[in-house]
Amino acid sequence: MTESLTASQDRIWQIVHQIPVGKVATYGQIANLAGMPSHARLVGRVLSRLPPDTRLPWHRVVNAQGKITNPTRQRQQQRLAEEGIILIHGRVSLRLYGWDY
DNA sequence: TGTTTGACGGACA
DNA sequence: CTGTCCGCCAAAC
Repeated sequence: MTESLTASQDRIWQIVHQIPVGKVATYGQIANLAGMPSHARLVGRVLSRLPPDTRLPWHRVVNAQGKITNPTRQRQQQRLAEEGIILIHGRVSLRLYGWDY
């Protein structure tokens, strides 16, 4: 049974919305929590299509290496800094800031 | 209709 | 540590 893209998109939004302030989650983690293992790319694609004025905390999502792969990484880094999350050597420490669901 | 492209990730050298 | 390869799949060409 196939599932509509909007349905999975809704769940992805729902999960991202739950990431606590001051914490970060990985694309793969979001995919898993949304019930779609191995679909990290889908998460990235969905986030890339968010409207500019979205209220969703998309900046709290980084890749499995803790690196920012977002085209607007400057803005994402700024937003993370505002929450106390600093990048060391270009990456976020998942050990310190990783979201334990 | 076939191929390439990504806001990815894990395995491996 | 870096780089390569492969699985994944909707969207753009």
